[in-house]
Amino acid sequence: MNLGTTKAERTRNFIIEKTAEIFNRKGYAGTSMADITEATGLTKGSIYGNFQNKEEVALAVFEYNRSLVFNRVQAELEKAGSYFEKLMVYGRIYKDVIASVSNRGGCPILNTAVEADDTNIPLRLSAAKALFSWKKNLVGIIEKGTGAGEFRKGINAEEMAVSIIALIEGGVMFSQVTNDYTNMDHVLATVQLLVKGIRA
Amino acid sequence: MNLGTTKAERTRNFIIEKTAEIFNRKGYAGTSMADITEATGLTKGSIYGNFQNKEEVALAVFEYNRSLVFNRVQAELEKAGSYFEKLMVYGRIYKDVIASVSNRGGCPILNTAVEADDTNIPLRLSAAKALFSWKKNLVGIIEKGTGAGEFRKGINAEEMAVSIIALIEGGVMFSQVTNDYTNMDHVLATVQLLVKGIRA
DNA sequence: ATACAAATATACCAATTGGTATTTATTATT
DNA sequence: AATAATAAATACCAATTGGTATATTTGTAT
Repeated sequence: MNLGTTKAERTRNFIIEKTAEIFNRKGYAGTSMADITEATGLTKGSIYGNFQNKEEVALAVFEYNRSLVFNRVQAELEKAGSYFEKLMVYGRIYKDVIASVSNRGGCPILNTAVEADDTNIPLRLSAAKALFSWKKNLVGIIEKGTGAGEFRKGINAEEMAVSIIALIEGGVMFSQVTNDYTNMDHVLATVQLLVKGIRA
Repeated sequence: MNLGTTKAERTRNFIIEKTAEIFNRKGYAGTSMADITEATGLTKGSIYGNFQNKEEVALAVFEYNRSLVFNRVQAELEKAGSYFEKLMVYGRIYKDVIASVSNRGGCPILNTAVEADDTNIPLRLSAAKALFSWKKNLVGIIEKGTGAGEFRKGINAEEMAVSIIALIEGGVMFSQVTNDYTNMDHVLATVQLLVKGIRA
């Protein structure tokens, strides 16, 4: 026993970490079992000893990639002193967050959502769940901010939340495919504009 | 000779039309030559007689799918009587436009951009070119509208253009993966808000 | 009708795909 | 140290992948 983790658990995590970037770059259909064995240095026997199939690896990898981004944002959110500041976090730090994932294939939620919405139900549901949770998080901030008198009453929190997410994800797509990150600056400026626009 | 088109040209178009939806749904990596022969009823010999390889089919299909959306938007833009109205077209009719492509796998620009940014240079360039052209179109409308006194001076046209595109594409992604098109309503409301916000 | 070119079908290829049954090696327990 | 259980490697599988060389059909001009 090592640090409370079994060998299998450690190998599982090892596989996830080593293939996280590949899945995010090439997608589910584009990543082969050969890619996985090559990246890990393990054999098929080992991979299939720890995962049922390729899909199960992909699902675990998505969860890992999503948490990488989520944890960074969450750390910044906790530092923010007001609900207004929390919303501004999205318009401020997402450039760095995205920069850190952009050389790993971009935003995992975007990638998975776009690929899986027509081809893979479990992956699609994972991506949808991540977006729901993100939206819920934002709606919560806006509602609490309204309750605290920071934002005007009568704001459509859902509309605001979905628009912030759409701006960020659309901006990531634009920046990644054109390889021009001033596009990310543009959408983040608009996020800030929107957030300032709902202040009481 | 038939209507100025050779048999090869007609077959080429036939292949493009019959496989357009498949490529948009399953992506480049996810679509096989077997998918193409099945959808067209033709054999590999015929496909490879009209296209060099799968990539060339994908490129032609992307151009076809892109033009389907583009033509619809363009028709609406021409009806608009002012530059303000033209910008509002994006916030108004995109719901219908997207609805019409949503049961065909979503927005081809988004799909191609997200898949190809890491895996296929020609496809990536095609998607980037489409986004450039869209942005340029929007910037032109904003600048002309400013010149005509419809919009305030000093507006950052690039920022506005990129944000409108990001909202729409992010909204498509969100709506498609959650299968909830009120999300599209939300982002389009924000597009309208932004456009109204720059009026003189 | 015939000859010719263009277009499509047939039959094949090596390489790769995801996956499995079995053997071997590695741990941990007594 | 011997044993049992776990983990990983080996060797294989049928099916599918993108692609090609060749044969056959189709259309067209004379």
